[in-house]
Amino acid sequence: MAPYDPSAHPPFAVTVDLVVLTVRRHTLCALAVRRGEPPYQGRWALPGGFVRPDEDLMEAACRELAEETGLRAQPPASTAAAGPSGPYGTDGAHLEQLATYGDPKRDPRMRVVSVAYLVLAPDLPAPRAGGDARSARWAPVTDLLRGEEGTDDEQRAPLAFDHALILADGVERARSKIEYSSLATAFCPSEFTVGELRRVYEAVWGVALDPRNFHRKVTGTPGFLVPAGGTTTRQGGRPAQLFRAGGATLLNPPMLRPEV
Amino acid sequence: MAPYDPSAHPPFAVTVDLVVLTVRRHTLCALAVRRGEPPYQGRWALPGGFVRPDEDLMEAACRELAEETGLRAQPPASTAAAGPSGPYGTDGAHLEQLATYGDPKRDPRMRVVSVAYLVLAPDLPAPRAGGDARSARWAPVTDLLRGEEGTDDEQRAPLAFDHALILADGVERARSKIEYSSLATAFCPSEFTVGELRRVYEAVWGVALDPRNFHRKVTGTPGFLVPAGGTTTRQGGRPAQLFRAGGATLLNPPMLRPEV
DNA sequence: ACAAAAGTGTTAATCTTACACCCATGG
DNA sequence: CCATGGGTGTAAGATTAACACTTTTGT
Repeated sequence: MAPYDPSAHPPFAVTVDLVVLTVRRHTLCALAVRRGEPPYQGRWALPGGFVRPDEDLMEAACRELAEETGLRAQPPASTAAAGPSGPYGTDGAHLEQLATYGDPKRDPRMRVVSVAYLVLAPDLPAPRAGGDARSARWAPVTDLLRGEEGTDDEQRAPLAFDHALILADGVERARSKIEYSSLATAFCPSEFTVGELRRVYEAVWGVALDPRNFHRKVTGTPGFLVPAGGTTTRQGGRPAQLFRAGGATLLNPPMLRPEV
Repeated sequence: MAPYDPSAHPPFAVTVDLVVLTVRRHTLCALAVRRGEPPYQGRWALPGGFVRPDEDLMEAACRELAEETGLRAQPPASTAAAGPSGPYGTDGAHLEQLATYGDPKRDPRMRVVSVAYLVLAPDLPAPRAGGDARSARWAPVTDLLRGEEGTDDEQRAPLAFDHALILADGVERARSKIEYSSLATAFCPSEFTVGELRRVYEAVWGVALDPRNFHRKVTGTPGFLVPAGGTTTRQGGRPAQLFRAGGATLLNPPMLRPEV
C-alpha cells in the first residue's frame, strides 16, 4: 500500500440509512420520510442521518430508528465488538446491518458513505414524524421502487439519492433470509397465530402458500414456535392457537419459496 | 432528525479491509500482511488501506487487492449503482462486500470506518508483498483466529485491530454461501475436476463428504458445471473429467452441510 | 496385481406436495 | 346452516444418505 495521509484530503461524512420493513394489510411496506431540504427537497427518502463522532454505527442506527418510529431501541449493552455479526433485538423488532454504499457521486454535496441497516418490525401505529416537522409514511415497497424518473408528483417520484437501490437490496435480503431463518416472526407481534405468520410469508414473497403444509412445517420444526397458551379468533373462523417465537434461529430444512 | 453539521466535527477516515480466502493444501487460508508501522507494529493484519476521495468503495477494494496479491482487478466498467449487490468477478476470483465496522475505538489513532470485502481466490502463487516492504503470507484461518492475547511471538499474536472479528465474519459468510450458490468454484482454477471441487467444500467446512453422492449432486444440477472437454489425472487414480463453472449461480436444492 | 481415485446403481429413510377431510367459531 | 379459517391424515413423488460395485489409471 502506498503511504497515504488521509488528513491531507477532504474528509468523508458517514451516515446510516434505514430500511424499515413491516407488513401492513397483506403488503410489504417500508418507511419513507419526506425530505425537507435540498438536495431532493420534497422527495421521499429512507430515514437516516449522520453518524456522530463517538457513536458506534449500530448505535446511530438505533438512535435514528427511535427518532423516526418511536421504537424503543437502547444501544447494545456493551458491544466490545463493533461487528455487524449478531442481530440486535429492539422491542421485538430485528435490526441488522445491510450493506454500505459509497459511490463518490451518490450525494451531490460531498463525499458521503452510508451504512444501511435493515429493520423488520411488526405492524406499527402510523409513523410519527421525528423531532422536526418532516412527514413520514408507510408505503408498499412496490410503489417506492416503481418511482418514475422525471415525475413531479411527489407520490410517484423516485426515491432520493440511491435509496431505491438500498431499498431493493433490503427487500431482497428480507425475502431470502426468511427462507432459512425464523426472521419472519420479527414481522409479527409477540404473540401470533400460524395463519398470521403464513400471511407474512405470503406478503413478503408475494405468493400463496398451502395453509396445511405450512402449519405442519412450522409447528413441526422444534424450537421454532412455542405455544403461548391462548387462542384467538382475530381472523374469523375457528380459533387459532397463539404462539411465541421460539429460540431456534435457523430453519432446517428451509422453507421453500415457490417459483414465481 | 436533529439538524447536524458534519463539518463542525472531526472527520471520519474510511478504509477497506480485505478477507482474501483460498484453499491451500486442503486447508482454508487467508491472506495476512505484517504491519510495518504503529499501531500494532509487527503484528499480522488483513490487507487494506484508505479509500481515496474520488474512488468507489469496490474500486478501492480492487486496487488494494491488486497491490497485495497481483490479482488483476480492473474496476467495474461503469457502475452507475454504487451498491454492493452483484458480485464482481476479477480474474476468476470473486469479490463481494462483507460488512462495515465502525466501533469508535477500533483504531486508536482516529475515527476509522472500515468496509470489509470478501475475496475468494483459487490457490495463488506465494503472495508477493506490495509496493512497500511489508511481508505477506497465507495462513490457515484457524491459526489466525486462534491468536493468543499477550503473546509476543509474531506468529501467534492475535490479528491487529478488530481484524479477527472481520476474518471470522468472512469465513462464516464463505461457509454458508457455498451451501446454496456455486461460489465454491471461485476457489478452483478455471478448469477443475469434481474431486477438486469436493475437496474445496471439505476444506471450507472441515468435514468429509461422500464422493459418490457429491458427484451426483453437482453433475446433476443443470447449469452448475459444464464439461470442459479433457480429463486429468492430477490426483492419481482414474482420470477425471474436467469441468468449468457453469452460468448457474444458485444451487437449488442447496448442498447440505453435515452437522459437525 | 494392487492402490487410489472416478464414476454408476440401488435401497431405505426423509421431505415435499397436493389434496381429502374434519373442527370450531361468527353471522 | 353455512362461510371461514384452523388443523390432521394420507398417498405419490422427489431428494438424501449409505454403501455395493465397476472403471481406469500409476506403480
